[in-house]
Amino acid sequence: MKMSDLAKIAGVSKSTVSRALANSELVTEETRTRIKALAKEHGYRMDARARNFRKRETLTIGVLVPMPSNSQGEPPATNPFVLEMLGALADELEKKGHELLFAKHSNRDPSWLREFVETRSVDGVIILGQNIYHDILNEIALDYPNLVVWGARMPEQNYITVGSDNYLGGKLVAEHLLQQGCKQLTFLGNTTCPESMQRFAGFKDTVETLVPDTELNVIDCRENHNDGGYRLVSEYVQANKPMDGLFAASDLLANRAIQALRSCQIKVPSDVRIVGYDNISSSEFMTPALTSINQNCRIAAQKLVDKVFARINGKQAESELIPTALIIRESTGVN
Amino acid sequence: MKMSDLAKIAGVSKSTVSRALANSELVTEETRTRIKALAKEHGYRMDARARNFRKRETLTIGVLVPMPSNSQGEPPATNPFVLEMLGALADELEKKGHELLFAKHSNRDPSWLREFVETRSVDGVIILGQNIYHDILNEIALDYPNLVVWGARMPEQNYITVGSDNYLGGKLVAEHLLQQGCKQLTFLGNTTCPESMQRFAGFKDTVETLVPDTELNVIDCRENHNDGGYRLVSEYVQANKPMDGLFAASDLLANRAIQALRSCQIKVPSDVRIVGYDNISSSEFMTPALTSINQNCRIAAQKLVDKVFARINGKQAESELIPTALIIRESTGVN
DNA sequence: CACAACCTTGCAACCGATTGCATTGTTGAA
DNA sequence: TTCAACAATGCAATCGGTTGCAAGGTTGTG
Repeated sequence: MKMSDLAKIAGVSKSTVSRALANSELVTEETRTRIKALAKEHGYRMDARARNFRKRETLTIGVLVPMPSNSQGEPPATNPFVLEMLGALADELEKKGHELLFAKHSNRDPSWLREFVETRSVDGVIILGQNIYHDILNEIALDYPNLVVWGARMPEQNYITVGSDNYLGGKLVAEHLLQQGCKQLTFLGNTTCPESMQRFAGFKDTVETLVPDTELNVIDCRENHNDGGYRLVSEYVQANKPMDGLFAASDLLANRAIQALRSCQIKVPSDVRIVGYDNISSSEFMTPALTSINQNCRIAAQKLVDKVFARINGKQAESELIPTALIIRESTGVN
Repeated sequence: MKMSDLAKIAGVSKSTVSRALANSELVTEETRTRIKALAKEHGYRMDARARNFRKRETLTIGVLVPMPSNSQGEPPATNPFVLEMLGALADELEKKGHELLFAKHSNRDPSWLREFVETRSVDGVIILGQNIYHDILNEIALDYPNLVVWGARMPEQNYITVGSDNYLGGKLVAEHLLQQGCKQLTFLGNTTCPESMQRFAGFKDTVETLVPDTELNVIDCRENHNDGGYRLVSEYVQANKPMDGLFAASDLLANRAIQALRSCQIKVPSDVRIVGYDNISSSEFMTPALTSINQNCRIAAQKLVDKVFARINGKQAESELIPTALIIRESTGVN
């Protein structure tokens, strides 16, 4: 059944039906309700494709998610934070009457984005995890405005970002670990990822300022490690590198680190104090419960969605930081 | 730039351009390559909305994912298996040139599906987790054929499913735990979920057949528990209920159970042997590494996608089981 | 050479909504 | 009573591709 059929039933033109269903003031309140009732009664559903075509929109936002596959194409150790964010984004977009088109980067050529926006398959794009894509994003943003990225603000960037204050996060972690008496600190994270590096910078600067003679090492864990750093951490401690405090750039990494340490008979928090980042919902239930930097998904999703809609409507929008706070739990041995 | 512009540049009609870009045999090899070259040169991209409209398709498959929110709308304890599957589905769909429209159930009215397929926003739908939706799905499937569900085959169902052999899985777990000498078995799972119940049925039947006097209890963990059963398991052991073997209906539950037991000073596997289900990628790296039933996401995604395309093309398709095998690791204390 | 058969291309209708403008009907003021 | 102003509705063009059918051009055969 199409609109003209419904128009026939209602005894009006399809223009009127179109306006009635769109709640236009041009058509009488009475006619409007009558037509809506008829539409419901006869189970009329508007053809979304026709409307999208004519109105030159898709009511869809593309969300690009980092999911590196290893060489065998096996499922990766994906950050649960991504899934939580995805859920939050779906909720926010639904409120705005938009759908969420899911795409993973990894097997997609980076030109995916260009292809995608130029075929007008989506009205805007949200990217989770800028990672190593900063340069490509920066270039694409030059001629595609409806782009918002979850991640770190970078110097001279052409796109807008929403993210926690990574530098502050690193600072908070450093202060806390030092306060707990740690002397030999280690950072576990991906050194090619801007977010991760800003966290490290805040961590390092703070440590060097407060307790200059503190030992500070790095375990560089690139994304392609399917085990989330398990092996790297094991190797690190088996090499007898000293460590009494560990800052992991994500809760996923922190969790794997705890498992690796435990398998080496090292106790958390008594031997090594650990802090994660993301405050994923399961961090509260880990053993020991994980101290972490909170990044509120719901707030983040709201801001990401608001900004992408601002851009779609031709309005200005600025990069923004979301609240960033340390959540102290058992893994750093307080009380 | 639209197709007619490109046609003008090429000095042909837009019909020819359309055919050339669609690789139609009706147009000379030579003209085809020439037009494609021109298209690339001038950066022409076809308007996806126009094509979708005219061809009456969307090149998009809706994927409905279970993500229960608790009453405060906080992010749920989502099964990592879902995310792995989502990634695998994205890969499979990309191979077929389709996009993946993501939707979560929870805040969506169950009529979402109906709304969705009737507005022709997607060409087909894949549902992950049939859970408590069996009846609704069964009704919708009556007049919407392009529907495939990941889950358990049910008596008199109108939709097709792809899933592991849950009964067999439960049986394998029972055999293994009994073989390891367990006498007091517990099942941890959601008793309203068909998959879960089939796993339990296989487990129970096998236990009762092989060692009739084995004690067998159930911890009923509905989805709305945000902690994945952590509290329930803690309470269970604190009530001094005896247990030396636990079958958790998912790896997520198993992981939380291990954490809960550890916090009660109960050792895995020496005090309690544990088996999970799903064989998520992280189960290998848990401490102890988790014995689990393998469900291969890639194979599952392939079958789900194949079947939904079969339905779209009006072909027949049958429900199917994917290979189901026990992966033995440390959590059941072998060697 | 004439004509059939075929290959390549173009014409124009069509998909199902939306929307600018014209038209009809109604109200109120002069 | 007449006509302007306005409210409600209809007409028809339009969005940008796809495709059935017609038309033009070429080749081959009798």
